[in-house]
Amino acid sequence: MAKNLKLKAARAGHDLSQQELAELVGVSRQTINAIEKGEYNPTIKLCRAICRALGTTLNDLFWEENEE
Amino acid sequence: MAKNLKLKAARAGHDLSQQELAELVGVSRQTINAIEKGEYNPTIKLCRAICRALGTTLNDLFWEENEE
DNA sequence: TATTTTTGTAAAATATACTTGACATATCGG
DNA sequence: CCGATATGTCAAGTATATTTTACAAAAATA
Repeated sequence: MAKNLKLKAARAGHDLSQQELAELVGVSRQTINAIEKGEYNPTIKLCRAICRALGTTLNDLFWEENEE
Repeated sequence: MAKNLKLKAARAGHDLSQQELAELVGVSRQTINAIEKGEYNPTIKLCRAICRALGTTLNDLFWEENEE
């Protein structure tokens, strides 16, 4: 899986650490880290929570036009 | 969780049965059924596969403006 | 009506998302 | 340089997404 650099950028744009974002959305820091590193697929519920915390939508952070 | 009627409508708009959509995206029929019924949260990867099969994007089928 | 297709549902098993705790490294401000 | 904060990673455990098999009922179609 590919790294999620859009998420990393959006988080940085809000001046949030992985830890802080994790607390905002109610998951562990390791989970945020793994998602940014592309190590596993989050559930849609978690994706929505992340998007709300960062003021974005699903298409902004989790949509990829070209994928397998 | 709420039923996903947008998914149900998009699937109907492509004249696909739950079974056919399931085959297109590579999951079981019960998984599609459970998602439409709102019984569990799919992974983002599966959501993307469903969107591609139906010619939509994540925001079309899996974004909700107002949620808890 | 009879037949077929589609949908709903349930229980047991498997795969994997996510947690917890812990440690190492990097970075940045004092 | 030193302490604090941020990130990367690993291993073991828990929660839950997904599969498989199976059966019943609804809906479409002949």
